[in-house]
Amino acid sequence: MSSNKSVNIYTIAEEAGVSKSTVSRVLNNKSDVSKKTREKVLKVMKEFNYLPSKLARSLATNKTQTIGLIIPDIANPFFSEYIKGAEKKVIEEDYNLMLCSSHWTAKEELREIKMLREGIVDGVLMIGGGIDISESYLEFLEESSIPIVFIDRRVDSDNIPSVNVDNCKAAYKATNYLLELGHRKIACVKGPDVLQSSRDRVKGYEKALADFEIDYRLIKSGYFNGEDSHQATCEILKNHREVTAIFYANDAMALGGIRAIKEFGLQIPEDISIVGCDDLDIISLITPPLTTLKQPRYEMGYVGMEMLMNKIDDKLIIDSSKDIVYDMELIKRESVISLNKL
Amino acid sequence: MSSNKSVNIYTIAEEAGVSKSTVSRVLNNKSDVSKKTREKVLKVMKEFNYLPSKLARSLATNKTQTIGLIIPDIANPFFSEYIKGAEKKVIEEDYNLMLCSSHWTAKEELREIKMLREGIVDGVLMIGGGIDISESYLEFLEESSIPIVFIDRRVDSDNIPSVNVDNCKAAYKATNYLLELGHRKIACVKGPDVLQSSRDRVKGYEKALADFEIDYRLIKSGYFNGEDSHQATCEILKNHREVTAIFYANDAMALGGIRAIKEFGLQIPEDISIVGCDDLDIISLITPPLTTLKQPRYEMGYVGMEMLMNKIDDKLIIDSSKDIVYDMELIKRESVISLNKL
DNA sequence: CTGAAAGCGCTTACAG
DNA sequence: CTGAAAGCGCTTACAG
Repeated sequence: MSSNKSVNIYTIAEEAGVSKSTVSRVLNNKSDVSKKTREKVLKVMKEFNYLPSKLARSLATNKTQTIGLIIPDIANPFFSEYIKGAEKKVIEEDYNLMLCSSHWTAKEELREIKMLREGIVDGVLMIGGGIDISESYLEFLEESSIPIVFIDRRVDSDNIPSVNVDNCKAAYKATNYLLELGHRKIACVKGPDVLQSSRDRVKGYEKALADFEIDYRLIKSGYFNGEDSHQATCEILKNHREVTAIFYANDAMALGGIRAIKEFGLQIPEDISIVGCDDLDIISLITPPLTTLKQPRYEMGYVGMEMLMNKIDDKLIIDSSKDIVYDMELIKRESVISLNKL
Repeated sequence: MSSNKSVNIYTIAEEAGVSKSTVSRVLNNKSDVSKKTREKVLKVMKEFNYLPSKLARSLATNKTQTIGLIIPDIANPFFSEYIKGAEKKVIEEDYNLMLCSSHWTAKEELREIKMLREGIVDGVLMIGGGIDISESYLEFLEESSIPIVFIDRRVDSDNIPSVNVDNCKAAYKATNYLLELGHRKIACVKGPDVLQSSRDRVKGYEKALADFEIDYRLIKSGYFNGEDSHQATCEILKNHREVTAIFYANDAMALGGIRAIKEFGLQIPEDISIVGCDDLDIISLITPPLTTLKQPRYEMGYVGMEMLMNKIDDKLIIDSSKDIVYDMELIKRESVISLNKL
């Protein structure tokens, strides 16, 4: 059971009394090897506990069989569903995954893309990212000449496909739902304006109100985190008692909002209805379970990875269908009350 | 700005009018290159947007400068702190990280270790794992002749260092805390017996009671998940109304317990005190904030990675201090009430 | 069905 | 300070 580091294809060849070429053939399951030879080689490989060097193979074939996956924060449960979907496809295709966390910074992202470009992956899947893609960034990516696909982030490039969600429609759906239940004074706690997804959600909120011919608007900024949203919510509760419902542009903000609402001694949904966005796991466990919008993250991860692999294999991606856009689904739970019954 | 794939060290050498050796020297920042030559080479590299192939370098140096990190579930927030700690060290040492999720199965683990053994990483850090390590598994690992370090999992091997937590002492601390506050009927909802960490926590619970000369014991199994724990808690609440406090062997179980307690219309901590274990992030956000035990996961990740890198660099790890054991810290929040005041 | 040879893109003594 | 040559461990035409 020797498993010496220096056991290589040559060792096996010598021991089996054949050439390296032949060993390589059985390694790659080529058909043109006599049964006898193949068995002999297999036996020796077993004996030596031999595992071929992926490095050497990759260098020779110019194919690493691994994908780089870059996300802003591996610790954020929001991203895990994407990853699982992507992972599924990776396992199906017998690829390997190299997961990298960019910690939300473009600098880290570039560092990582660069690293990935150093020949150790066949392509990279970028998920989320917090910031829109600048022109110089885009240039860099296009120069990189390595297949890239983006998920949950818009890119204005003909070479870089993306998988996204219709944020405007989603916010529209949420707001419309509140309107149909009789709410008329609906506030919105939005994310940072630098993000298109954030702007789109506000747009959807406004469009729903407009379509319903409601003039009332109240928009506060929560910057996608609980702390700021807590503050924004306090503001609303203090100065705008007319508000009966709040649409939070993501669940993390809704969480901060809930804290504020409880601090004010108010009940959800009796005193105030709220809707979140994202459908984080914890959201269904809190009291009351939060009504929210869900994006098909698992599927998006899977499909994004699929697109990437197609790109790697040079399978044509039809231009018109290059970008995929999913709808978000309204998950009705218990944080919204109907005012119609009153 | 050509960034052709086929730009390699030879291209640069030719273009700069030097040999590959010289290009390699400037690539590796060797001192013995004339300033003029170095600048010329650097200029050409820039021009061609050249990035050396990590594969080729790794093959030549027998060093990949990347670490494999295997965890049961990247989506589980419990593990993210470890990862961040490990990542910190990785960045400090300018290594790369290859993150793999084993989905809690030994089969996947083996698949991944095998993959990592194929020469693409210099060592592997294994975090958690749900199951104790079998003898055959251990044998496999020792044969693998690649540096490995375990975190949060015990291994009986002289070659494989580990970073762990004293689970017995932790449970002792929690139980003792309840005892000092006057609780005498304390139940314990434990994890699966196949896990040593799980057994240790029960041991600590029993030892604290013994030291306090309390005979009352009530142990139910929650198997480390909320569903089972919910059931176990219902059991306790229905048939053992004398219980004033419950120690849950992890936070996920405490969460399930809380649900059960609320369903019974009981108040925490007024009617029943509870203590968890792990200090998950969400635990401080729920009502009431949960008293729990915290393991220094970030630090454990960092230290584990450090040990691994030392092992890779062949820096001797002194045998006696091979395994590191941390204490868990009792985080007092609001889920426990003192009975002494009554 | 099998082997010899060249090549993948680097590094590293060795010689000068 | 620089270059020629061998080597890292594989794969892949090519020839037989």
